[in-house]
Amino acid sequence: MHATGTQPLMKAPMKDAYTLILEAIDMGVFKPGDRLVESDLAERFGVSRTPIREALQRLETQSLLARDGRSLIVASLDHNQLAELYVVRAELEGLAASLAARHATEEEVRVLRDMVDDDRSLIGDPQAMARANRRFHKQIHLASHNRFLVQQLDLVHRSMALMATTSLAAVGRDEDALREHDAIVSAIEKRDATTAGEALRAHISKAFVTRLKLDSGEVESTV
Amino acid sequence: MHATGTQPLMKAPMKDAYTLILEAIDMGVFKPGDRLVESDLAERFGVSRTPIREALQRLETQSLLARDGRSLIVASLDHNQLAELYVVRAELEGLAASLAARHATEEEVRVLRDMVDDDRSLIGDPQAMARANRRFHKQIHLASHNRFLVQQLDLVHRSMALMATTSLAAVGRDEDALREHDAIVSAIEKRDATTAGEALRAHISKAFVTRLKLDSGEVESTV
DNA sequence: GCCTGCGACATTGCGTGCAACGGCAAGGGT
DNA sequence: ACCCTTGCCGTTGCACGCAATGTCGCAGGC
Repeated sequence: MHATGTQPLMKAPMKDAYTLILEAIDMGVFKPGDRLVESDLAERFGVSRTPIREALQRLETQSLLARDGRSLIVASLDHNQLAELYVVRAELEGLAASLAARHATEEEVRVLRDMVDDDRSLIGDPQAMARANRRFHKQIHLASHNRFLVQQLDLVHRSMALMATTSLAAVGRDEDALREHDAIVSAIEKRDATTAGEALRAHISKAFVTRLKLDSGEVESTV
Repeated sequence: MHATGTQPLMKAPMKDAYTLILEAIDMGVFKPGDRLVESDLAERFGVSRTPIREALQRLETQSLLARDGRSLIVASLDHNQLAELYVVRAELEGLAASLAARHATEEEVRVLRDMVDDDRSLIGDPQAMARANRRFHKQIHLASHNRFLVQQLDLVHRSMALMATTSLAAVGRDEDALREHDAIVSAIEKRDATTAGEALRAHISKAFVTRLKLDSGEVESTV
């Protein structure tokens, strides 16, 4: 009874359990506080408990999951943790921008510039903007040419996935964000590391302010 | 009682496999490039392959282990990665110092001051200095009162364990380091976040310079 | 009526067996 | 002489079973 054809649904798992669960959290299928039971996940993904266990432990290592007694739940961010996360994020993203200003190749800078230009067409679509926004920041991370920094920022962005909505859903935030992106890229184009770092730090700071307003209900969400 | 009594040797595993392997890497038992074979580790620690597998995957997630074909080896840092790591470390440690200057309690500051005073007696003993140094930095991390930052810095310090020697083994470096520690604590005592951050960044920078000189053979090591 | 102790259940932790994959070496072909 | 093929062996990936443990509910006593 070892046949791999044990999966109830023909949901051929081309990716490993770790990626599947991670994406499920990213996509909001599993929300903060949800309890993740090994056997349930094993059945859902058509594999045995072993790879599920391994995936869960890896996610726990990254603080995406937390222990609640004996079992694992999706981690949630309280207000303080949110603030702490944004502080670290601002610093690391700022560093990435500074390094990108110094080390990015001409081609990488060009890609950033094109992104800002292209993303203008997405104004008004928070989902698409959120995806474009991720690509933009990821590109800056990579342009820093610092693998450790990229890794750390990956961690930070994963933790951010624990927040339900994107701050880009706030009315008017998308246009502001694009202007800020433009300023960041301009600084990088000028190879001005200090300004680039400050611009990105300011960008993150404004995103944080928007998030706080969203959470408090001071501004409306378009979703 | 818990008759786990399957282990051949009465080597009661009080810690889990993850911690054991991590400490082994920390202590230099496993060196960069070493191949880690599940069955070997299982026998060595008196557990089955399952917990070993889980531990290895968690360590791989943290980039302490890397894949070499199908198997796992202890990750090693080339010259570029070393430089990249120090850049990130300087930024994060500097941030920790700034935050500590703002958020540390009086008691935490006092502990830092006492550490600097006490550690003077350890000059000349690189091993003891290295341990004291870790405690000192850890205390600053905690004094930042930012859990994410603590977590990220933990990761950074783990990667640093992949380097064979401590820069404190360089002749004369221990005294310099203590002076720098003193300057950092003084800034924190004055609640001067900017100066504290800069002092810590400078401290890391000097440690990096020392490491580079050590690696190039320009300065002697006492070990 | 509420607290407490006990028992059944759900779930995890770990051990073990088996199949698949990949590397390596030996042998044969060009 | 060199390269390509092929089979063996070491090692990993995964499934499954069993034991241990925490949790919850229920019943009984105070």
